[in-house]
Amino acid sequence: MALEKFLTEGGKEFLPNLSVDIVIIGYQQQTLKCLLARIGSKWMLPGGFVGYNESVDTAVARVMKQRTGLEDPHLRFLAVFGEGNRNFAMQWKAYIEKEGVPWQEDSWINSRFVTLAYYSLVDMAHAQPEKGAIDEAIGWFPLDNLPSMWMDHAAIATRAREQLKTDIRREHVTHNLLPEPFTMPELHQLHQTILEEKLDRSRFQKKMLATGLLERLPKRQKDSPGRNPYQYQLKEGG
Amino acid sequence: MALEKFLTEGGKEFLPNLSVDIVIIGYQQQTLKCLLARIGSKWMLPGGFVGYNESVDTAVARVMKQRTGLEDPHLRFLAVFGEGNRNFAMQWKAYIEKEGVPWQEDSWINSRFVTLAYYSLVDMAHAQPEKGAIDEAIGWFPLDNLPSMWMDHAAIATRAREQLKTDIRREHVTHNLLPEPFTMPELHQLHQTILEEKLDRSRFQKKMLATGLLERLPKRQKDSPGRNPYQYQLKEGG
DNA sequence: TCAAAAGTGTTCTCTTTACACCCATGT
DNA sequence: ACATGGGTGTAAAGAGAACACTTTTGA
Repeated sequence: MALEKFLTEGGKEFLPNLSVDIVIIGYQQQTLKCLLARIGSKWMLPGGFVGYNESVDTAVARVMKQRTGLEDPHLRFLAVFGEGNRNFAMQWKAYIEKEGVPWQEDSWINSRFVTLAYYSLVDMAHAQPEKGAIDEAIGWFPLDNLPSMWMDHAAIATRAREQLKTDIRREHVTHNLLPEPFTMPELHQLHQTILEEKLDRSRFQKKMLATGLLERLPKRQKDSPGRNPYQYQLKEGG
Repeated sequence: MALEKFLTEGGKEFLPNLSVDIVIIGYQQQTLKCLLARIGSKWMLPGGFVGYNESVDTAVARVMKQRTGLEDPHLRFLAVFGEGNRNFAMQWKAYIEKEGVPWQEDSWINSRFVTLAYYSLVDMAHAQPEKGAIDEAIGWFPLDNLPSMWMDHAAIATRAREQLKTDIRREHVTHNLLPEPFTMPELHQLHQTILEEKLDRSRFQKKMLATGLLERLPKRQKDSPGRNPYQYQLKEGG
């Protein structure tokens, strides 16, 4: 059984006491979404461990590839979660025993873990979520309305939510969240959703165009009333 | 002998494969300084390891206290250095054998380490550098002219130097580098040193006062010709 | 009283803000 | 033609830059 093997052998190929967790953020229907995997009755951030001779960056990219199929995602370091008692043995115990698997007190998973948290912005339309070995389900959840989560993962996700807000004010490039090409109104709505505040339409458009990163494409047809918006895509090398 | 004990037993109480390194930055004679410890012929950043049940933050504060005597320093996370081959066994071997200590291939120190790098701004006048167990010397070096260093520590210090430049533009609070009270010309010179560029005197003063973080004190006497500068200190809660 | 250094003020420019106006399209 | 919604322009307010002017002190 996958869970039992995970408990006994999972720790052999990885650096002990160190994990990586990724807050994978998408956008759909004017809502920020977060990819989570279910184990038992609660959910977890996609994450994993770092091979003995594997770069941390490679490990994070590997997890991204496994869970979303994306090869070259936008990844950003979030924070170290390094509390001395960051140990979730009791949570695991409750779940493992409920699954009917013998609990092994000395399993590598029961020790204290320092986790390196990252966040990633992805185009949900291109992501293909896939469960990990011991996951029972995987899916997208509203980042502002998360389900019950294992460990401190809800706190990590919340931290990513705040960081995204901060980061978007500096680097305007959050375009990964929208499938290209996108329209200016779509981009405008995205920024308003992330920042949770109204942004002046006029000013927003000028600021975006002033970055010089956007390339305007011909208008597209649409069915709703009103003028057709232009489409944009990111310029090469942007 | 301290070194031999360090090689055999140093790894028992700490999380394996994880270290913390701190770029401790001071300021003296219009120059940024960096605190380094010498082992053999090269220098290292102050650093250490994280106890099995010790918070990462606590570990960093502990190293700060040990090396500088400072209780509540300004600490800031810098970056994860997590390359898969971040292993310095060969460097250690050369040094250890030169010291006449038998080299132990399986010593904990010969494995791959992920390091969490921090930087700290300190008032050199209040710091009291103290060697670690296996250090042969400790001292301040110009951050822009570092000596030969072990491992990738020179790269870490350089990274901190860049980060400081970036950070000071956002948060103007670098005052830890100056003993209080300080004068506006001193603060002006400090910022120019950090940013490596001339800053308009007038504008700088106005911007600093506009933050509302500074409290003006009476002028001080001085011996050089010219007007006496006011003294400033940080307001409570600033 | 002059030179040096610190502090303040003035002007110009550029950016940000708020809002009005113009354009395109489906009903 | 008009309601709807995208795109552009403009005037007012604010922040930033450059530099001139004033004040204080030692020699």
